[in-house]
Amino acid sequence: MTKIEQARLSRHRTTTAAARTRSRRAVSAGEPAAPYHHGALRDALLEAAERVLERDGLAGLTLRAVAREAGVSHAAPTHHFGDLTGLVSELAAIGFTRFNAAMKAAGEQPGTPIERAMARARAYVAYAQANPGMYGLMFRTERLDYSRPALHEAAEASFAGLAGSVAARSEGPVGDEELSLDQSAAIARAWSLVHGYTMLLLDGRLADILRRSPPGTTAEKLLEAMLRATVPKLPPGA
Amino acid sequence: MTKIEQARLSRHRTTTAAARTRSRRAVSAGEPAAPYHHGALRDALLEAAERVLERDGLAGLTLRAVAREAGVSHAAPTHHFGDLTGLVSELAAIGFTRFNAAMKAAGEQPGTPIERAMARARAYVAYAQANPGMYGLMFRTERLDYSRPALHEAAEASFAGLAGSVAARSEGPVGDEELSLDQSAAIARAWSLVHGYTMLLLDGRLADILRRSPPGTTAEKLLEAMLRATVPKLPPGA
DNA sequence: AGCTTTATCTTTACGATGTAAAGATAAAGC
DNA sequence: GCTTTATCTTTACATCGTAAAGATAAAGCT
Repeated sequence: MTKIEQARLSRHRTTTAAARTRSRRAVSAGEPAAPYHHGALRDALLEAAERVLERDGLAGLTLRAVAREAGVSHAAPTHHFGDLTGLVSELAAIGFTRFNAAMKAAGEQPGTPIERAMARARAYVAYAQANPGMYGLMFRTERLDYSRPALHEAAEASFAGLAGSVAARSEGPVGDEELSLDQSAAIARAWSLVHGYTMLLLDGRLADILRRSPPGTTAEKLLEAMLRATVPKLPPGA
Repeated sequence: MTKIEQARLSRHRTTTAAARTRSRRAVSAGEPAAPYHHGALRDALLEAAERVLERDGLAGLTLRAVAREAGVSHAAPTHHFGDLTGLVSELAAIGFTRFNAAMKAAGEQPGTPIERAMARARAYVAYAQANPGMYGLMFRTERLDYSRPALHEAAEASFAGLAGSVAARSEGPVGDEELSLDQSAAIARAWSLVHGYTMLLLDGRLADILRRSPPGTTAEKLLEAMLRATVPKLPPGA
């Protein structure tokens, strides 16, 4: 870990450690002492983890940091998640679930299929921009255990939603298992476009392009311009 | 670090440590003792780092592991790279340089502009598949210091090559600074498509699609099918 | 040539991390 | 009311990045 990162993290460490000592030891101060058994530690840890993630980034998301944030001992998470991979995977599952909800809501807006596809794409990028830590956790972490049911199902649903919305406006029947090459290509194209755009945007690699674009060109406008030139390749009936 | 990862790494640790002791202490065995001054440690460390990266993945790429792989003390890299960010950044610069060479070679093949664009896209994905560790280092690591001249220039050249090859077959003049919205969109589309496809492929997220596609559909064929439906949107003169 | 300076590499040390194991505490079950 | 189990803390250890001081050899200088 870099010295800068250590310094950045040490701030919260001391404060939360102090808060924890106070709440546990100084009962005379009138505050209720933190009970030995938290009661809902699992959810509290997940909420703490999300706060740490969006505040300190992926590198700051450590088991001990989460425990500090939640005000419990550093080994407390082990009982609920096994190891760091477990915690990260459960948090990613939450991210996928929320992401799926946002995509579903965007797809249910009224309008032509193309307009709805655009709305979904906008929602995709908007989620990542509003929750960069979560999106990075979901799509750039190698520490995800997809054998965990929660994560497996949430990620599966995410893919199914995407595949369904793309394949629904393609020619031919949409089998539950079999895909034509054109259908596969359409799914891969939609996903690659929006996922690649999102990653490049979050990594700051589109900053150069945006700077050299006409004044007032935002990430959203560039996204729309990019999709406008791609989507019309649909069959006329769509 | 997971127990599995620790076990996976510990193998090499012991062997290289043993080799180092032997080469330094047991002069009587006839082997030349490793000199105190390596002579070309910087390059040796970069080569060692690439071996570690492609063997043990991004998580295994630690300063100490690289030092062990090169047979020197764990603090030796500090003198040449400052910290882990320095080493990682220099290695990423090498990756970008090689990547640029591969893309340039692919773009110089004979054929129509569309054929050359396809060749470049194939080369892009092929590089990532042949060097997944390197590609991950270049595009998914947060530990890159783009203020380092080597990395900055190599990455800049990479982007310039992409932007040039896309903008070259667009209408209107290609200014060195100014881009029309259509030009920006074309660059963003090409990059997002191929980068997104590559990331999804490396993450194994296209496996489902490939499995449900017609028999014999490889990642390369899916890529071509995906691009075929996108590229023809070029002006007729291309 | 011999001495000094500098670059290179090693050793030692420290705080951080993940994780295992054992102890403490309170809730649940009987 | 006692025992069992779940939950949380404490302690411990190996690993990591990094800093600092020591050792060694090359380079430079007089």
